[in-house]
Amino acid sequence: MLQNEKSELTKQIILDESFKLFYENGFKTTSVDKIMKATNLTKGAFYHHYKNKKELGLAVISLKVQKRVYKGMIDPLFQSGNAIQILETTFLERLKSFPVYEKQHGCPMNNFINEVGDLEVAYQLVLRRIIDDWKKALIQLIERGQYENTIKKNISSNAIAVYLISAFEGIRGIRKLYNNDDILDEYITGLSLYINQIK
Amino acid sequence: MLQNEKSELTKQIILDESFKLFYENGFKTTSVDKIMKATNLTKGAFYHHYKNKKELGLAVISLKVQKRVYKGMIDPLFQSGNAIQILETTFLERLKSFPVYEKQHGCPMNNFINEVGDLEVAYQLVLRRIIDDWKKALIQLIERGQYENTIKKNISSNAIAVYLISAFEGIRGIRKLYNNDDILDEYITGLSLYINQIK
DNA sequence: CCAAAAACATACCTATTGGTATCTTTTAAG
DNA sequence: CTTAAAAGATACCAATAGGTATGTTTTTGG
Repeated sequence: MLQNEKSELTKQIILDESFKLFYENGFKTTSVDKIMKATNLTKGAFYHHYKNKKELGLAVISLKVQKRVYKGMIDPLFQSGNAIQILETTFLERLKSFPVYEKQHGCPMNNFINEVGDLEVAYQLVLRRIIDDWKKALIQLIERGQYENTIKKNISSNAIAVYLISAFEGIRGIRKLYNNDDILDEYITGLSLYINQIK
Repeated sequence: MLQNEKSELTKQIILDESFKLFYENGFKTTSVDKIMKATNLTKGAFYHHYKNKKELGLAVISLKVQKRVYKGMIDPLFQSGNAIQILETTFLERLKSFPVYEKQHGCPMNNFINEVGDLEVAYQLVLRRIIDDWKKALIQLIERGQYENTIKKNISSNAIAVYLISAFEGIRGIRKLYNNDDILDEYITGLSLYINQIK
């Protein structure tokens, strides 16, 4: 196997396994040993590719977590079609379609935010970027809706964007505490109401 | 000093110091050693009063965290007066009045939810109780508003309650990532809008 | 084919972890 | 005043933490 291919591959394996373990058990309590046991590689391989655990954490956030948010929450906002409809399907359908595993463990980004968001500037920076991108995309969609007269014009696109994101991240945390979807259904009703009122 | 007074006092000291350290550095990464160093007591004292770290965690949540949420977010909902006004002051004013320290470290309850909410049933139980109490109080207030014709009657009090809580907890996490209150101000605008629309 | 570098493995280090065993001191009760 | 129990201190334990030093294997370029 080519050297740079091989290198890229093991880095990816470490990233994948790290993401999974961080997601299930948290960043700080997942040791490098556990990760490398999961990859069937050794510590030597890890410290050859990553400077330390912090660098791995940053890589997982900016490579794995960010991609996830883009794929699930940001990219869909750039579709053509009715802006309100896009908001609804993105925020409602996505939530409904989560497998139990993801309902149980919440949002990977939100988990990181709450675990290391007040720990070091480096983590803040890379997490903030995801939120800012998400916010920007939402604002753009909302303003398109306002331009096309499907969303009220006298309201702040910025405020709606932030409020939508907050509620989404909030409920993904709260859902962890329950064994059923009742609280999700209530959130969805609340969100529908909200979206209806900005029409 | 009386024995039961003394016992109660040291338990309280341990609880206070634990809450502070859990809040600042997280539950899982705060060791019993660190806590007892902060109290100027020793490990012997700790394990005399608490069975293990898990028991301490549960005690901190149900004694310290719960009280905080009650004082700041639940009790104020039972005031007399215009229901809308109470919602606004509780959700808006409180957020504005947080010291930097609390903006930086987020909501103690939300931190616990995201750190141990998917770890063990015992934690879920005690955290769920706080959320359920909060929800109940909100529903009661909203329905009073509906009865008094200050809040629209055709909307689900349940859904509004859950949506309000979600957004509040969500923004308290997200705020950690920033060094200023811009994102909080945007949330506040979004919330004002929301509250205005259920009138 | 050969030497250097990259990729990975093994063995080890010190510090910290949750927890226990055992000792001393303080308080309570007769 | 004595004794038992509660409160607290000290010393220890095995397991795990992040990280390093150094070894072996694989790939690369000449």
